[in-house]
Amino acid sequence: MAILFVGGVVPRLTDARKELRRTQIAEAAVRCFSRNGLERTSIADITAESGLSAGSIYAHYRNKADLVRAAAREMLDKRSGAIGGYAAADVPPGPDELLARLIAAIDPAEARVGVQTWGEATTDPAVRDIVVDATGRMRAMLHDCVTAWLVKVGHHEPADARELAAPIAHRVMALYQAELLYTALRTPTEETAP
Amino acid sequence: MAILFVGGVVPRLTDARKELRRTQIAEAAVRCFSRNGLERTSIADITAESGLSAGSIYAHYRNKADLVRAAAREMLDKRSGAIGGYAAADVPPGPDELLARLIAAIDPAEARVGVQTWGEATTDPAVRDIVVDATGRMRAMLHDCVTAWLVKVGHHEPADARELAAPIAHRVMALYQAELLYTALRTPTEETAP
DNA sequence: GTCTATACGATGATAGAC
DNA sequence: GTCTATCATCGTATAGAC
Repeated sequence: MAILFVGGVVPRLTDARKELRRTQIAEAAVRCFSRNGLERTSIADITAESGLSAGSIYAHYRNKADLVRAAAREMLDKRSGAIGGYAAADVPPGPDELLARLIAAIDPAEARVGVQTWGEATTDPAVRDIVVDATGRMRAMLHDCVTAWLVKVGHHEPADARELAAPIAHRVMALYQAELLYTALRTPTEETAP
Repeated sequence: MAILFVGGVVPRLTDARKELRRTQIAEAAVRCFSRNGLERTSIADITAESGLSAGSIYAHYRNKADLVRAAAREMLDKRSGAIGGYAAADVPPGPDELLARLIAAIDPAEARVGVQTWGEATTDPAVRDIVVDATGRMRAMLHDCVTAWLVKVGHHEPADARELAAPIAHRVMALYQAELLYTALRTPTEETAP
């Protein structure tokens, strides 16, 4: 009976393994980026960190820029996921609480790579799109959350709430990003042995 | 009589010329950085942009990292200078006006290099110190300005004003930095011909 | 798919003439 | 101080065996 699943399951397993390798490589890359920066990280560094070989990496990513894009996307998406459910809560967090939670969830290593990603976005259009897209989605989530808070706690009309929420969400986002920058700069860069 | 000044003036003129060359190189470098980023800008790019040669550049800067640091410092200092006199005005700008002026003064090209500098600061300790230092001084200026506004317009006691001003200055700074980021990301990267 | 070994290009930095 | 020409190094990406 298991043979019936060969056509369906086995390819999925293969795909799953493939995807697993990709994330394994991407996560190793992120650790390297956090230490040495996007451009100063060589493929050799990533092979050492991941335990894989150069050939294996290029079997999963077309080139280094492709790997950087994947790492950036993975990292930025991780953040958005955390606040996805806030708006649906019975008592949604208000702006101050929202900001406090966001700041508390900041990981120094991720903050460094995040800021590096901003820098890369100024010259690589693909990275730029990724950052703008992720930023936009996160701001939309904050907007939803603040709107829900204004409605459920502040007892505003939904239409009014959406309008009032926009500048508040904007400020929460800005303050969060600034804190991300401060964290990235505050944390001592643990240099690898030269 | 002019000969009497040889020992004093001529060296100063020489030093001035030397410094002029340094800024000439640094400004050309900033233009390159704005287009291609800190790491993707080669010395050859800077020679082409400045009209000088590689040898000349290395006569004024020990290496590329040194040049990056100088460019970063020059750029960050330019910003601080603009708001230096605000606090002394008879009617200092309030937080909103202050932020509006800061945002209005943002130059897209400088914004890009500024954000790139943040990224570089996460891995290069020297650049990190430069950014942290410049950020701290700018925040102090904002603090002075907000304090003066609270005293002269809000009629607070100076001691109270200084304490009240701290979180306000912090927020103005954060909102400004976020706007710097948005400008850097919003502006279409004018690619040089490949 | 994964490895080792390698080719090729790019780039930072220097040497030496002027 | 500035140039031209050059070197040496490093890093990406590929080829081919397993």
